[in-house]
Amino acid sequence: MRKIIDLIAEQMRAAFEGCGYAADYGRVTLSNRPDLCEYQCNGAMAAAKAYHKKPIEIANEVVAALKGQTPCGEAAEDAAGSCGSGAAGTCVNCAAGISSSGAETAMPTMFESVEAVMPGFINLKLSGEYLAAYLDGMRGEAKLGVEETGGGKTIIVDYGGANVAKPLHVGHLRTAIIGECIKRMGNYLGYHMIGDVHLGDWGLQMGLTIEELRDRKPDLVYFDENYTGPYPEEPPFTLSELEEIYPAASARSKEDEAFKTRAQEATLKLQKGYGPYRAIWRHIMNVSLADLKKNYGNLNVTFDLWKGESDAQPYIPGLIEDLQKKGLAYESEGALVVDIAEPGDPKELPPCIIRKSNGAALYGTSDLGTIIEREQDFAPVGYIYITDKRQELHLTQVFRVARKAGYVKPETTLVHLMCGTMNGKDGKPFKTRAGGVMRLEDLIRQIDSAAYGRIVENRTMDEAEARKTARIIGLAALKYGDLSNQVSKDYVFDIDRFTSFEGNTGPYILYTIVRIKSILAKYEEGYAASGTPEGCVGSAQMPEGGIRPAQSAEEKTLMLKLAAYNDVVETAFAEKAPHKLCQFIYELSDVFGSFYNTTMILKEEDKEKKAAYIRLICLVKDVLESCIHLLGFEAPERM
RNA sequence: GAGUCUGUAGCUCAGCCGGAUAGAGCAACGGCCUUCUAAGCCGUGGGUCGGGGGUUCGAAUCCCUUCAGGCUCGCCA
Repeated sequence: MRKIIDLIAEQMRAAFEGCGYAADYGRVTLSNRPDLCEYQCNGAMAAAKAYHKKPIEIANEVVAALKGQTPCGEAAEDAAGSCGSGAAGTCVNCAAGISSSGAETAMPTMFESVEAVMPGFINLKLSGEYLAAYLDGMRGEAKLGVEETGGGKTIIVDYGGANVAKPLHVGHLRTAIIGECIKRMGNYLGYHMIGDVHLGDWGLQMGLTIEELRDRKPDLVYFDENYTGPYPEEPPFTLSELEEIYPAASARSKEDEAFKTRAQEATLKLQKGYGPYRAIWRHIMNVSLADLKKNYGNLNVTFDLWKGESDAQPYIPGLIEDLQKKGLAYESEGALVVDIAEPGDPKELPPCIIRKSNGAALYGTSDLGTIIEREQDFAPVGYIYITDKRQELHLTQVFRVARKAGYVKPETTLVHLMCGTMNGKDGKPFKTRAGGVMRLEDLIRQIDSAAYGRIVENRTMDEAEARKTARIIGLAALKYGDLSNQVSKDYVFDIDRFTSFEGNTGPYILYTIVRIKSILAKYEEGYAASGTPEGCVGSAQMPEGGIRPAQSAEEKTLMLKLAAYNDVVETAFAEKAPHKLCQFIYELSDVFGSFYNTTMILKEEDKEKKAAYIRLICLVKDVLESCIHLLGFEAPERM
């Protein structure tokens, strides 16, 4: 379905053009003065300068043109004089194009009122009939009016970025949650999104882990130079040991130069394929991956590919050779580097190092290898990397080398979505009270238990359902809390706020959905009990008919908000801005709350009217559920 | 030092490709449960949009400048 704002703008553009002004002035926006109007056009003021006229005069002409138009075939010749039938084909009363399904039903008049006010605003109100018809159009579509503009084009989303051998902590939350949402939105809009976790499984952290393991358990066969037999099936460590080893090794490498050097050498040996280290590496992978999958699963975050830096290794020798052959890579201070500076850079950017002086590859090398692999396997039209903003320089380097060397097509888009840092209440990077990083598992447990507490306090629900519901609510709180912030900005991670569940929170959205579900369930029960044949929601027995024009201000506000759905989804994806989706469902829930509070739905005596209400709130529920699905969480039946 | 991002109510944040009276939530205060889930609804108070200049009929929004803070700056990821 076409966006309602576009349909309105089309009328406005035609009116401007018909009056002799450029159509571009007909841009329409949502009103920022809901007390005065629903949509507005400020084009007359912008046009005033270009045409040396008073804004209000232009606005008046345009308004007259809009009003002067009569049903098709009766072009109003006397309408505003300057506005002739040039605007024909865009008759207000036909408003063609409301539905892409092609069903040719007569559309009601678009506007209830159109007026010009000082200094030159054009204020618009939509007719109740038109709005109701638009919403009925939404109800009739699987995606509620959202058009699949992606055309099946492939986009790789690189998010997660977890390192093996390290537990997921709150720092991994953002990229995982945001990436999942971007992927879902893209798929919904008809793109073929491929999510890749892109594990950190090949860098220095592996060497650090190996060397730390050597110091702790020097008797392991992996460290016996003379050992030739097969390596054990059993990993030489447990998960919790592994999780403890890396942080310890990392801290140690910062003070102990000799240790750091050993770790670097071990990394290089691993990369060169040294058997014993490869065996340890495989153990680390197995132990770690199982845990990562479990943890991401708990977050409702899934990946199509569980590739890692190690998968790029086969491409690296060829990559380096190619870069040298193309004359892009050269030796500098013992390392092999590629210049990436371009004219117009405000500052000279450091070259991208693709091979260290000791011969080892770096993460930039791996990322380039990964691009080659992805081009081979998927030839995507675009890439979206979702990482902490501190990786900006790194990805700039990778993107530029990839372009210079022609590893991606010139038209391929390379996007780096930079996430802000999660800070604690003190404004500094988030730490637990003890000063350490908080593990994701612990965080989830805390939030779940807060949700559970809230449930048992207020509702009667059996233990199993309460636990299950608490998980659902907790996840919603966590994800909404993160996604409702702008991606690129740092934000304060406040666990008390996340567990408060009041106001603009995930649980508030779920609560709205649950209340609607409750009404719908009672509506069906009512019919079941009375034995009347009207049947239930969503079934063929639902009384025929559509949504009725709004009877109250609250109802109309609700309907206007619903009509913005397709626009919001499109914008949120185009701008990679999940917070706009959050803002939308918060506002929708809010206006539903007002409607719910002023309108007794099940007590409505007029059956037709009641059925229309049911259709309307059903649409509210469908829109909310689609949105939270895109955000990556679900609603319970009760809460 | 250079680059870059941020600065909006007591707190946490929207709004930022120029428009009407700068919006929410939390916190504070006051109403609303014999009525569809009160995790809710309605209302009150609270702001020199960091400071200063400029462009414009019109600036939180664009430009310049300044202050404060974050992050980054070739062999970590």
